[in-house]
Amino acid sequence: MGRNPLLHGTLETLILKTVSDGPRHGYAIARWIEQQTRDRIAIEEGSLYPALYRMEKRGLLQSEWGRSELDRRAKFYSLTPKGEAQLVKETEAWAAFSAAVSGMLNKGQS
Amino acid sequence: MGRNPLLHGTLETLILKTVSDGPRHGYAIARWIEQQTRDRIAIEEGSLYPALYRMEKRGLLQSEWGRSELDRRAKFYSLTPKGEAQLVKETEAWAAFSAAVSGMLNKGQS
DNA sequence: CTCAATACCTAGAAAAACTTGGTAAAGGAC
DNA sequence: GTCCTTTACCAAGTTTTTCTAGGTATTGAG
Repeated sequence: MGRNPLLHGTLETLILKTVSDGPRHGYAIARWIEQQTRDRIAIEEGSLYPALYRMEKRGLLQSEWGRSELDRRAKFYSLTPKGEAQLVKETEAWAAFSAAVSGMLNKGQS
Repeated sequence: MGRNPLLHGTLETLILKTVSDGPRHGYAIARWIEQQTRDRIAIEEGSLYPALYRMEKRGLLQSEWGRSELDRRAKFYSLTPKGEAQLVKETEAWAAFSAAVSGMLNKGQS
């Protein structure tokens, strides 16, 4: 499947979170996530663009063509109301899930 | 793919952790994980048994037929040295990953 | 006798991330 | 002037994993 199976299901949440700050184009979303996670999470373009595409199709994101900071053509994504709701939902799901996993894994270590 | 995309990649780690306590049969592994996570993580048999099979094939687990607490035939899995090393590695990977994700998602909420 | 629980297994579907390829334009190095 | 890196996008097909939906068999309760 790929290098980071843990990313499964989390990538979309990270995208939603990034875009919740304001419209951003795909390339900038990837760099932002990598920077925020200090390169502990790498975003491959082959994962990113299909994710953006299906999220827009599902109504979580909307897009608009524009110009990047470096004046290149770029597609800017922003949150729809549905995407905003989804971000809240997925953030809660992540918190519950990660607490459950950490709870198990941290049991009985020095 | 299924109901819980977040489980991707984590199921094997949870199995390793469960079995690190001592040999356990498949059914008991599933119940143990569900109990430990207070049913926040459900283990489907269609996920569990293929996972056990491939983990044994990869040399992370070894198995032996025996009798369960209720005297039914059951296959008991235990950690190999390789599986033990893998558990350490995956636990560290999980800690780094979940910290990175939580760090991003918790930024700027009330 | 029937039903739920225990215990295992498999085939195929579904989903997501990734590999690998490509397009295009800008700017700096040489 | 040509080359290379960076920015920016996209798509086809592969891989991995989880899950759905079936199945077998045994035990004990009612």
